[in-house]
Amino acid sequence: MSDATSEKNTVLMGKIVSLCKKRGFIFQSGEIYGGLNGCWDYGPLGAELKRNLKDYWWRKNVQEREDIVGMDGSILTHQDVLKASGHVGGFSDPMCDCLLSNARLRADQIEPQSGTVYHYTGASNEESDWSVEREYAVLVGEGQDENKARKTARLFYSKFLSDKQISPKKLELTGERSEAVENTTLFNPENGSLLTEARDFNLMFETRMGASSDENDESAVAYLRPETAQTIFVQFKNVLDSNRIKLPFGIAQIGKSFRNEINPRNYTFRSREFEQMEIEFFCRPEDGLALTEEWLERRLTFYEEIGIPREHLHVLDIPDGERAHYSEKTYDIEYEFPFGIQELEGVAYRGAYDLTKHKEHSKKAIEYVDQEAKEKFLPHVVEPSAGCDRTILALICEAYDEETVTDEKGKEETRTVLHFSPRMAPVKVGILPLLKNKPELVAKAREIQALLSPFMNVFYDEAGAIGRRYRRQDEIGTPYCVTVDFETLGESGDEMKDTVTLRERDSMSQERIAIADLRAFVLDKMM
RNA sequence: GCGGGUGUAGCUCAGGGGUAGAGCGCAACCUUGCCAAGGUUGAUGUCGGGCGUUCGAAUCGCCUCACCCGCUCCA
Repeated sequence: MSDATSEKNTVLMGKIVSLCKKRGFIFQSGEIYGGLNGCWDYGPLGAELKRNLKDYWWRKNVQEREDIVGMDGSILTHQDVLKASGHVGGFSDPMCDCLLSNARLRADQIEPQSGTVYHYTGASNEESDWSVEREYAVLVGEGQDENKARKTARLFYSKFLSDKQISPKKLELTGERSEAVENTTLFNPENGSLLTEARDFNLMFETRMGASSDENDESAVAYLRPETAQTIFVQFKNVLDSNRIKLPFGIAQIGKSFRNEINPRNYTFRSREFEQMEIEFFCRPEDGLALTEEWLERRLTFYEEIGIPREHLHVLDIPDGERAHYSEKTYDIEYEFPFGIQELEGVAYRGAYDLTKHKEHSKKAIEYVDQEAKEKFLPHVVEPSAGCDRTILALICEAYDEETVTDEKGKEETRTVLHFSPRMAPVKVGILPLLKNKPELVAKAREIQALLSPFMNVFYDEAGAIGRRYRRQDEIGTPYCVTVDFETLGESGDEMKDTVTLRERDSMSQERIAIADLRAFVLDKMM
């Protein structure tokens, strides 16, 4: 991305964030208390939009398919589940930072070094009557000049100088003492500087269960699930036994997951609490790779159906070495966000890894039994795992548009429109009486509202001029507005009676439609 | 986690140690026959939060929180 494009996209993203707040799509969590990092709340329109997305995903993947069933697992997760999956223990890398350069290093990957350590307690500068007290140390390798330690230490202490004009060379070091050490990993091999203590970066939220749980009672520890997948694997056998289903089949789930991300970024894109839409599709080992391809195509089609065109999506075939160790094939489906191309969904062929691990740790027989072939085995699994909140953000970014429109007087204005597909749009129809001070128009509009509202989310609006009301609906992405006028009431004869103006958002075109046909017309567009 | 930036009305932003501002939006009423029309009236702020300096802080200092940008990280 060029600098100019990058800046334009930053501005665009700012406008999207601003619109989302202004119109009630997304708010920062706990905003009146200063905000909670990495957490977001959906307002009235955001909640409708998200609901539409989840409902459509569920309908397409569960209700309209015989071979996929749904489930809804608990968020609090038994620690043994996550020990088996490898989330506890395996994925918490100890990290430390270089005190001099701030570089971050993996503590377990530092080569042990030997030499002389020079310790200091602080530094001062006589001329400016400045001093700092802080423990610091530098490692000098065998055969290296000891003055290197002093130079490095002065550089370190100079970071605390308020007057940056003072040269590090003019600092007096205090409390120097030295000792010989062997095989230490406490120093940065690059510059000899002391490192911070190693800290674990396990991204799981941990909690304790039970009212009287003892802080030291390890058995009371539970986790907020870091992915929905594990609850599916753990209930695999129960779902199998209660549903008379045969391979290949899937278990689908929509639900919240939690990761204590070090650095949440890009609006709602990387949040600490997020919702996933996931399918674990179980199959015979020999069908896994082909099903991965099939699911990739099916998922790409899904995005097109909700209004994210194929040309704004990228498929990344994760190469050997970058995939999780258990995966033979993984595709990432990415979207061109204004802040860059980022992942929406992963389609991963996970083999029998998860079921194998849970069989080992639980010591339970969770195999699939093929009665006809008289076979007993652990199925392989293909996992299309989509980020719900990320998809919402993609829908909003994709829909956002500023058009220049020219009015009758030739004046140019900007029209802000969200081009949501009727399927996803939070409000399907805006219902507008042409004038609010004519009771007959208002009553008729209210009748239409009552006619449609059991079937879809509609919005009644009588405030302000008709043009303004159209624009308000454009800004929240309402695909259709119907306007009740005097023709509707029969003032221009029976032919026009009980018809309304149907105004389409994207083209701004208008046509006449009978009230009796409205429901079917809109339902057809939004299914 | 590091570095830089920002934070004032619902939104966009101006101001800058001494009574809190504009535009847009919002609400009510009037007007209004289809694309942000006009008029009248009105509501809204702990100037992100805390501590300090000061007779007095939105303004200066320190701390902190959040967001944005660049690194870093992301099973």
